[in-house]
Amino acid sequence: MKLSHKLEYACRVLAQLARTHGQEKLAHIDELAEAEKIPANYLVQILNELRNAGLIISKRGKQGGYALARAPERIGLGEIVKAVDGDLLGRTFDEEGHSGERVASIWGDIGVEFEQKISSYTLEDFVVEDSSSMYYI
Amino acid sequence: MKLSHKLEYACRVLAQLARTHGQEKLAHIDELAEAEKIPANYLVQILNELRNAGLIISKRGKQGGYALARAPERIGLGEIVKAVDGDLLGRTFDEEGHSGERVASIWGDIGVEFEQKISSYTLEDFVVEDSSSMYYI
DNA sequence: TACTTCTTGAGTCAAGAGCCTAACTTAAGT
DNA sequence: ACTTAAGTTAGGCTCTTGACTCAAGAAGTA
Repeated sequence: MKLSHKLEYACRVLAQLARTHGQEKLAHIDELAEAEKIPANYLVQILNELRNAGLIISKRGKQGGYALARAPERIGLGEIVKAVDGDLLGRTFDEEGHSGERVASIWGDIGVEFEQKISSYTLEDFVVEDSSSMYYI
Repeated sequence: MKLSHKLEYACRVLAQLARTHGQEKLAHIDELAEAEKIPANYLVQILNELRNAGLIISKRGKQGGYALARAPERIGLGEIVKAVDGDLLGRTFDEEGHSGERVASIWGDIGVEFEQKISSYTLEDFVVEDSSSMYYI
C-alpha cells in the first residue's frame, strides 16, 4: 500500500514537462534527470512507459526530446498512475473462502471511489511556477 | 499500488471472526484457515499482527483461540490496513528536484483523503450473514 | 558521413511477499 | 504431575518485484 519511486518520478518529470509546455523546444533526458534529480538511466524507462501510454510524445535525432502530448489540465492523475503502476488498487481477489466475495466487492467499490478522487487532480495541479514565468500565461 | 494477499486475508479472517462475535466460543486457527481458504502457516503471522495491533484477542492452551477485541462496527478498515500493511499510501517522498515538494504535498493530501474514505467502512460492512443467523439481530 | 539523441533489451542487486518448519509456552482436564 | 490441545516465536526458504545500470541499435539532423 505504499507509493513507488517510479510513480513519484513520473509525477515529477511530467510536472517539469508541463512547466515548459507550449514552448517549441523539446526537453532532453539529461535535462529532465538533472532538474528533478532522477537517475537518468531509470528515467529512460519511465519516459518510455509514459510515451506508450500516450501521455508524452518524443522525437529522436538531433533536436530530439520529449514534450507533453496534451495540455497539462487534460492529463488526469489517474492516467499517470495507470501508465506506470498498472490499475489503481488493482487486484483479482480470489473470492474464495466464506467472506471472499464480500471482501472483494467492497474493495472493488473502494477502488472505484479512489479512481474518481484521484482523477479530480490533473497535471496542472503539479506545476510549480518559477519566478520568471509567474506572470507569463 | 496493488493490494496484498495479506490484506485480503486479514479482511477475510476478521470478517469470519465478526460473524461469530458475541458467542462464547473462540475460533481456532485451523477452523479460520479452513473457512476462509487461507494457508494456515501464513495465517498465524497475520493473526499475530492483528493481535499486536489490538484488533483481536487470543487465549492459549486448551480451549484457546481468537476473538475480536471489539464489536465489528468499532473496527475501522483503516485500522486493519495499518495493522498489516503499514501506513496508508505511506511514503516519505524525497522532496527533491524542481517539483519534488509540490508532488509530495499533493500526494500527502490524497493520502489523508483516502484514509478518511477508507475509515468510513467498518468490519460490520464485511460481515456476510448466513441463513441461520439472518434474522437473529 | 558524423554526431546526437532517443530506443530497446538484457542484467544486477536487494528487499519483500508468501509460505513452511520446528521448538517453545500456556492452560484445561485428569 | 501428566497429557494433550491449543497458541507463540524464531528462523529459513523460494520467488517475485522494484530500482537501477549497461550497452548495442536505430533514427533523425547537419
